[in-house]
Amino acid sequence: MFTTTTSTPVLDARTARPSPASVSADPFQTIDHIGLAVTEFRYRRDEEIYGEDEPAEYVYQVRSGAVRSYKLLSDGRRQIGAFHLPGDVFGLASGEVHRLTAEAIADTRVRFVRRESLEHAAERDAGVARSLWAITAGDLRHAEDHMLLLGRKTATERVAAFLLEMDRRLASAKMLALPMSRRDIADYLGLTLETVSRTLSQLHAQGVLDFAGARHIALRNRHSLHRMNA
Amino acid sequence: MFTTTTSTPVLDARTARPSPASVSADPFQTIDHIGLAVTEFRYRRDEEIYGEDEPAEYVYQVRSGAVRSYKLLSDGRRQIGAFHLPGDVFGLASGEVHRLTAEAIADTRVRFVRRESLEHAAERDAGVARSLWAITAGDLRHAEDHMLLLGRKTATERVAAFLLEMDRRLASAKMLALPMSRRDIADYLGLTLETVSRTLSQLHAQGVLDFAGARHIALRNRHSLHRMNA
DNA sequence: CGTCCATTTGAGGTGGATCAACCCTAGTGG
DNA sequence: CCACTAGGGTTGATCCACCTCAAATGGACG
Repeated sequence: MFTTTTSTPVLDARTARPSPASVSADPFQTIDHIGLAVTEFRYRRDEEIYGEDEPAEYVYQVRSGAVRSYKLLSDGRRQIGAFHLPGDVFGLASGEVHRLTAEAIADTRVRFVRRESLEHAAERDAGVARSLWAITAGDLRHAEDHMLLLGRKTATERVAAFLLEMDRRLASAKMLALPMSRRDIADYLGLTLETVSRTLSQLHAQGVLDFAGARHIALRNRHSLHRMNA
Repeated sequence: MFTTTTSTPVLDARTARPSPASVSADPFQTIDHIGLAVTEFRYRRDEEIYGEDEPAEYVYQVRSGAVRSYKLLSDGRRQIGAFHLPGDVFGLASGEVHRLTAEAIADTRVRFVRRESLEHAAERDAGVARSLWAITAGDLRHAEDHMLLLGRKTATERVAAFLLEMDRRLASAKMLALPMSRRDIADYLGLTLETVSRTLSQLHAQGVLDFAGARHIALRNRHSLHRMNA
């Protein structure tokens, strides 16, 4: 309700593009009690939102679509650290630069605020400070779980964990509508896309899930997925 | 259980070097200034400091020795998320419970404060709040780097990364004095202890490092380790 | 100086990667 | 509304980095 319209923010020259920045009626849920300028922006499929080691000027929230955050090795190997789905806040670095690259998986709408204004608000309002900390702590918890998955789980356990995570986070109808490709899933789970595909086929053969096109999956037996997740 | 020596010791600059996870963000330093009760305690080798899912009552700082934080799967597979060395703060959960188990690797002295008092201090002092956030953000950054290692790096790259991390963090003399076993290293790197041992032997054969007993390693060629780390 | 466990080394096995077709389907344009 | 097609997805065959199982070695500590 305190939301104000700012001019289209200056973005990195490579990622900047004309787009109508519409006024949002409701600010980020975590900071909704303070009057910060919140702006909207759209990114097309595969468009970069920010790059690793770029100054962290903005903090984002997904409104629709999906985002992947990843790190690359020099030879192109990629590790996706997290998928950001509608409602998720991302790009909140406590430091000066982003530690991962963020890209739109599909056409995506985001809202964002300047990191600086959030930090100023946190200096004045302990509740805001607590919120920022809680978001980072939530990301850390996810990363800790994911380290266990990447370091110690089998391919089947990883895929089961992925399906359960998406089921929990996308929980729309009975059908999971996955926005990401098999390659994205593989790079999230530390596998190859072939292994992801084979494992999903195997789960289908076991009657654990049904397909309605490769990216629409219905979980038929969550209990056995939980058992598989070790 | 907590028969302790109450004290408000001045942080020793030698033993409390800034941890990579919390550069210039030491709540214990702040606490010394605002006069919170800080207590010391000693744990023996392999003793548990806190368990996964236990209420997070205290926040700790290593004074001497070393600590491992890990998660277990039901069949005993273990993933160590981090090693905590002198100066490091650990056990700082923003939530109500610990997400990992912490154990002393060797005989270890720690200081601790009640999480509650830190959080109360954070409500009054934005600097403390910033410190707590910065520590969690540092842990997150470490976890993000470690996900890349666990998901995408080869055995040689992992071992090289481990050696460089330890070199940076416990660089005392020219010799690394590793407090942890090959099994601990393996569970940190998502490998088996045999693979860690073989890889170290190989690096020794290549003249990259020298041994003075299995746990005392001198890096002879940091440049080639950096190259190996991809 | 002997014992015990951590570590090293060896030999063989395997889960997932790689290389290679082929298939499907969502999106496009007619 | 249908036909076409490119790119995502599936499946098959083979390979290999790392794991597993096994045994020898060594170094820390009494």
